[in-house]
Amino acid sequence: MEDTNSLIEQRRQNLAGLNARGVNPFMNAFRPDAQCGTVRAELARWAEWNQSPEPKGEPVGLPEGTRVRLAGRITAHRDMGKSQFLDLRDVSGRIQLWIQPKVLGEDAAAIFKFIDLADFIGIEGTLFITRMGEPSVKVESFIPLGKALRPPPGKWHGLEDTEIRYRQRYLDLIANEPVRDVFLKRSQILKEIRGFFHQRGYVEVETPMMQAIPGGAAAQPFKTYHNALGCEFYMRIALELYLKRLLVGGVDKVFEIGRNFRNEGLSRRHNPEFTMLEAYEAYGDYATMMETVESLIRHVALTVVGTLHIEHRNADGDVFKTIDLSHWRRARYKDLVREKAGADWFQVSPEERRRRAVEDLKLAGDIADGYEDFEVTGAVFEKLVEPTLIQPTFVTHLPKQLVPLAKISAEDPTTVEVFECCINGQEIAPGYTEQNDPIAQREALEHQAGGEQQKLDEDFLISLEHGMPPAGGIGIGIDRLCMMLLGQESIRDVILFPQLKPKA
RNA sequence: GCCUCGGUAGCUCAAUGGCAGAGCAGUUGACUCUUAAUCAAUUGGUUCUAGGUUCAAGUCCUAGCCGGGGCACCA
Repeated sequence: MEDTNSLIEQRRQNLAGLNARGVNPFMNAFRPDAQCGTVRAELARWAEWNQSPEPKGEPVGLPEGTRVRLAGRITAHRDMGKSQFLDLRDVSGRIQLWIQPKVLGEDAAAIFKFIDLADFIGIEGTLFITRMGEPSVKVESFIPLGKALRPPPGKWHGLEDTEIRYRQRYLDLIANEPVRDVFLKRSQILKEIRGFFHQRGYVEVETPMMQAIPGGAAAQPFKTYHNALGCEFYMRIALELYLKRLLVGGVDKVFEIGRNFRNEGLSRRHNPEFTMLEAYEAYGDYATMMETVESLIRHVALTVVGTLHIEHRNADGDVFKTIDLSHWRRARYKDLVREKAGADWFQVSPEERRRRAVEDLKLAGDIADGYEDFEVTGAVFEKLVEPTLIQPTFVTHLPKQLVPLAKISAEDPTTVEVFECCINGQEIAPGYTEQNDPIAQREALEHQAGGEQQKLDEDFLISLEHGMPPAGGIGIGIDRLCMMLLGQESIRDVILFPQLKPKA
């Protein structure tokens, strides 16, 4: 890259200064024996014990005088002349370093002049508490580990330029601690989800992302080409059809967490590649899976966020929304629609429903001319009901036309055994009593394909003909779950590298 | 694809159509415990790109690029 400025030039000169003294500022390895944030916390714990009145009991934490060997990035520099303070940071947090040229010795002090803010260094020293009470390390020796040839973003405001934050996420992670926290917590969320399913006896699997026929959802796929096989493949749009093959194969409880790809618009809630969890349990049904979803999300909230009351804050730090995961409402689709569209909504004629939707409910832009009656009601649900379902709600008894691939409810044959779990105004997890009748499944898929036989996944239908156990299944959009649990309003803030248009 | 807002120093932001600025960072100096260190001095610009209007454009107009928000698309 050609772009240079005086700041980059200065850093290159410091690099040259190190090289001229035979110092390689890009080391192969360095073995620290502790972590910055951990050491700081343990030293603070000892200091608190040390200052407490008698009786003190057994010492705790790490005492002053302990030798440590630490590595990290220099994130602050306070120069007092004969005494300098640095902040050294690694993934665990930061700790203050105290540097005195006279302690380092003449040679090391000369080398230290070429160290810049944001460089990685390794140090050895002893722990002590400053007069101001700050847990610190008195540095006795240091070694450059990785020089930064570009200046870091500012420290006051952090990095706010959204484009740089997304394109150069590493800078966002360096500059913005809350962002770092979100992604560390996302990792914990995935860990807890896996633990939850393993603890329940589920088997985790990995199925193909490149598929000859993209099935399991109705979405536009990405297309790719395999040179050696000489044929086109699609990136998967869902996990479903391969996981059901595994139910046929006798894997009774199975789940997968993986990327789906949909060639559609981007928005605050949509990224072209997104992470999906699907789980299937043989001999269960949609009620089984409702319990699973609720238990899973409660478990993850408690272990990762530490509470069932999830606060979402605005830019000023004020709570504007609290999601209460201790109460899970169950509501029928028709009842929710009636709440918004009128108690007699389902008694009036289809023509009257359409008129009310367009004129009274102002959904003209959301209702196409060719919409059937159930789609008109569907628009009411999607536009007027779903966004209001902030608190956890299982929407059940959906009309069978809306979800053609699910099993009919025995209790009400006009509806299907399906739930949509809505939280935070979004559908977070749909769940089904899965179709295991190969004849009904074939009819439904053929109807959906609209006569295009190529799109039928024959192998999947054949697998069902070998016999699939009754099963409950769920899909959970992991990114949206993370948004809800971590108080983020944009999917780009829970995906490390969200999709952006390449810079020319 | 459409509507709308934005793009100025490394970062965060100013600048009625009239000399392109500040804070921080950087550099130099002072200071033996600072932590948004402080104090003094100081460097740093293709104002996203290409055209146009004008005596004069960061500012107005046209087109484009990139981003945010909204819409459309999305079982």
